[in-house]
Amino acid sequence: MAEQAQYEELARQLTAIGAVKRDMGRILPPDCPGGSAAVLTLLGRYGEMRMSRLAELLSVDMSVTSRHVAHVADRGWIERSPDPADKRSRILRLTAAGHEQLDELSRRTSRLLADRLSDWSDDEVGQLTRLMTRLRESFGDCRTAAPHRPPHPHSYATELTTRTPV
Amino acid sequence: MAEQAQYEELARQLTAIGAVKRDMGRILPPDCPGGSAAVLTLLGRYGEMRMSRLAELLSVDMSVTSRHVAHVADRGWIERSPDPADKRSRILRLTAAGHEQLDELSRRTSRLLADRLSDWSDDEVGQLTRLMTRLRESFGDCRTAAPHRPPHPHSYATELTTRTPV
DNA sequence: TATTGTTATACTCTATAACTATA
DNA sequence: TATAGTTATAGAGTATAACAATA
Repeated sequence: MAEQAQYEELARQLTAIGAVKRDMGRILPPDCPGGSAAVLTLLGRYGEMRMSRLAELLSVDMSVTSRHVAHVADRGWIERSPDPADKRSRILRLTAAGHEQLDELSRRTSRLLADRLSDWSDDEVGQLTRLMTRLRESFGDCRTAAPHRPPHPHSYATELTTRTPV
Repeated sequence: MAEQAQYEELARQLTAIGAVKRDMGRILPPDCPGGSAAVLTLLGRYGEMRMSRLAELLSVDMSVTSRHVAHVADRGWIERSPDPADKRSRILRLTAAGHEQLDELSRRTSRLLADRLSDWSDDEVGQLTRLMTRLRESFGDCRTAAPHRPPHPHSYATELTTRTPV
């Protein structure tokens, strides 16, 4: 449990980190803005999935997800096949072109980070990544979940595998 | 120096942290969006300054700064007095109402963070804040500065006091 | 001429609400 | 009735470019 001044400082740094994110955004290919890149990254990491699952991983409303997905589908980077188990749903999957685009994204972001963090040790990068991951977990899925009381201890534990590894 | 996979993971977490920022944004007062809050916070922390300095601290273009400043000025939270040293400039300063608004912002963000990070130790919060601050520094002022070569070693060191403590 | 700041325009991201198709 | 997904609309943030006033 920390003091108020510490929280204010953390809040300030959370705001300031926006500059880093904007800098990362500037190196993206012209027709692949941040939203598209996030879709490709998550599909590359977790494999095929439905819209609802992707929206959960992105932590945005499904309407937003729908737009991003339409964008990458228009460019042939993913395919949307019908879900045999539920005709309302569609299965999203990277195409070969999508994998190539994702490789290009990885190269660009890794190159930028390697340049900017050239004086960071392997361990420091790992520490920051770990703490940011934990921060994300501590905030949980704040869009849909009740402010602070999980439905049941059981389903909560079950959901964790679904909602933590973003 | 870290490996590519580590950079990709860090990039992923930088993207994911957006959910935390959006969550913080949701608790702001209706007429005080994030941009306004950032202006008030920086004026509260560093005292009166000119537009150009504020734009630098915000790490955004001055045109963006101008809009945010106009918003908070319209609400009486800051005053813009002419700069006697340069008639093109204006000095920005928090008003009493601005200080009150800033206090309200601090209360809200601290309350949210205290709730979400209730199981974090004081030290862990400090570690994350420190690493995020350093990350911000490592990216430097990427908008205006040359990609990787500071003008002169001398002026670089001088500027650090101005541009680091964001 | 160069710089400070403002305004107009355009683009990205997000959320809410209305709508459809299916469960 | 409820859920999966789409689309329309609106609001916030940002960057570029054109502009005015001053250095």
